[in-house]
Amino acid sequence: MAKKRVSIKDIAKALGVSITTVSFIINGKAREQRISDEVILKVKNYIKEVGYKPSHVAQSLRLGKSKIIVFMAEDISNQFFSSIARFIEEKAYKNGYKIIYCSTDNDTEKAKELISTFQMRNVDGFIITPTPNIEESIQDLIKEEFPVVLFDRWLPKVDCSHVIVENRKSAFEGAQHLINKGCKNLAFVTVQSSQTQMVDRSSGFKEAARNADVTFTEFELKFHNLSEVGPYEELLDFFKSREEIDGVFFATNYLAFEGLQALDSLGREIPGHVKVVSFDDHYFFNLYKPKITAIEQPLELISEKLMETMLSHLDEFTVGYTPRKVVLSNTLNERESS
Amino acid sequence: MAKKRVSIKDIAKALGVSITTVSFIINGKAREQRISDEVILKVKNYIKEVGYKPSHVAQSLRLGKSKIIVFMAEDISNQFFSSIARFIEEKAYKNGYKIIYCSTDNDTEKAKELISTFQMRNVDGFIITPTPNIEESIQDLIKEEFPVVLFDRWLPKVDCSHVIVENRKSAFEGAQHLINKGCKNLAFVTVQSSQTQMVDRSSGFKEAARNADVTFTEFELKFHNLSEVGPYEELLDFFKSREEIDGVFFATNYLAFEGLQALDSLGREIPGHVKVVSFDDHYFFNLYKPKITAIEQPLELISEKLMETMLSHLDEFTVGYTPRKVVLSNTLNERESS
DNA sequence: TAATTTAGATAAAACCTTTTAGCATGCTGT
DNA sequence: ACAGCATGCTAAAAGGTTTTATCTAAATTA
Repeated sequence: MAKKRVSIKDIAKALGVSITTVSFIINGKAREQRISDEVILKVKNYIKEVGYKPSHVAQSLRLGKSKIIVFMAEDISNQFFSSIARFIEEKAYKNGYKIIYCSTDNDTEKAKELISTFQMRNVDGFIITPTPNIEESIQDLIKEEFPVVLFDRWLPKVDCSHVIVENRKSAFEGAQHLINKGCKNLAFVTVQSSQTQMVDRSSGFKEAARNADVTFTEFELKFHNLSEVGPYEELLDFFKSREEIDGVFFATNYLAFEGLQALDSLGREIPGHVKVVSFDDHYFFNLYKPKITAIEQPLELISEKLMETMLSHLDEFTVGYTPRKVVLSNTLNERESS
Repeated sequence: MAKKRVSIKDIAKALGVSITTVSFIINGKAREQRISDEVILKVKNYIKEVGYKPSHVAQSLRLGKSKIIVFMAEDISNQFFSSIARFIEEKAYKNGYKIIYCSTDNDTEKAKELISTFQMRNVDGFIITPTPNIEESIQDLIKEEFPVVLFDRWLPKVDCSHVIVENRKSAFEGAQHLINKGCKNLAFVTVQSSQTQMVDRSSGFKEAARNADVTFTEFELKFHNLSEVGPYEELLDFFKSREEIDGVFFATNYLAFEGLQALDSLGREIPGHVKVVSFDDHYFFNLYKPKITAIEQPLELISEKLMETMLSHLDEFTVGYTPRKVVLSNTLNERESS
């Protein structure tokens, strides 16, 4: 019953040829190694007959390549990350790579552990959303010559490839949108974070606000795991105490979802009473009544660039790792009912 | 620069001890193998010093176990699957397993290819949402003694472990809910599919409808990939021609999202004009105005049972694979504004 | 004292590939 | 008749582990 996996050795023995010969045939090097058609046919037929599949593990060991890439997201169940995961998967598989995923929860310790776990696993590369204070681990990976590509945010202190979007510029435009629509008292709702994507969004927003004839507040929620219960209560309190607010910029869609509920509870009408823009578009902004204006990140393009960068690093035989830094544009999807 | 990874052999050479000794120490078998404290200390210190990490690939080859499980979802970017992925990840990592994911798009050919690709990769097990007509491949896996656990749906023709939910019963209850609320003309919106989860939902709905004093229609959309553009237009046409419908049961949340938009466009008010129930709850049903009643699947429990079943199979040294079939209860979240 | 046990360690096989270097054999050209 | 070459194939090393069987020297037992 327990059919043992057949190996190259078994084939060789059964057919009375050498292991080498079989290997050459399997790898399409038969011709160039001048194996006779007769033998080729015999081996190929036998392989088909017994359904031989080479052991990838043995290949990995021999070749030092596993054809596995790690995708370290903040939280794979978050729509943004799972969408990217989907695209990445497609592009990876097309190139013969498989993806192992994991979620950091933006927890530095967890991320460090994960990285260290994978270092021993002969994975070929890392695609990572860096957590705070992860610089050292990333630097380590690079020193050990692992290809690394960061995304969503980057680490100013580490010279590492990354694919990010124009956070600052888009936040500026989002704020400008509110201003153009006539908002006078803006709020920027964000989470407490010193990571680049958040800092950039904040600074973009503020620049637009400062340049205009408006007042603005920044409301910084303490950090919540994406998977935790939402900060609805906090937002409710905030909006309750700020009746004058007539334009809100949410720094992430997750904040927007909670914020919209809070605004709704308070009877603030959108876009009549208060106008809203969110960073990071979502299917539901289009479904919500009223539809919500949002800044859309180019998910597929991000994924494409991620894999492109990864593959280019994987192909570099050279010792030198030359980081590539990609910055992509977003789209402001205006959705106010006119 | 190019620091070569240090192997057990390097350690042995550097310290003038044998490979075996080092291996025993690394694997905590030093005591039982009577290695002296002196040597143990020397080796452990050296390991720490050079930052040795064992090669998992070599271990896999030697032990025939990779500590990798494949998670084959229909579409990892779909909220249902990505949520499960997240839970599975947690439970897998806790037990020393890593997860490789892939998406089938419910495409049989693609699924077959993926399965065949992974068979050669020495993965330890498969968690799969089976596509139509995949029976043979699954049977193959089982014959080759791979642990397999199906979920979301199962294959009546294959004796294989699975974790599913009470589709029939919950659909019955969902329909009953509409009936209790006074609906007289029901519609069951589904996609064309002969897979168990859809068939069961349909039959549950119909049973409730037949037992009651109501009329009902089943509207079967042709299959769409989850990632494709939605069937909004089709639903619009359907509802337009059926003004009498006052209760709709959507067989998946994805259909509900599109259907809600269609109903909205037609000015049908919920729950005044028409009442709605969806299978498979979603964050947004709670956010939508009005809130939408939905049947919630126990995502974490599903994941738990999946891993539990998988781990139990992985632990079975025996030749016989004894399938375990788990069926879990759902929750009807009633959300009509009273 | 001889026989046996124990402590402390190791050699070598096995897991499955890929690939380099090389071995016969027969043929060509001179 | 012999160097040189093409043909068709193979031995063996390497990649990094784990584990079984074994080995030596010292300690214990009879």
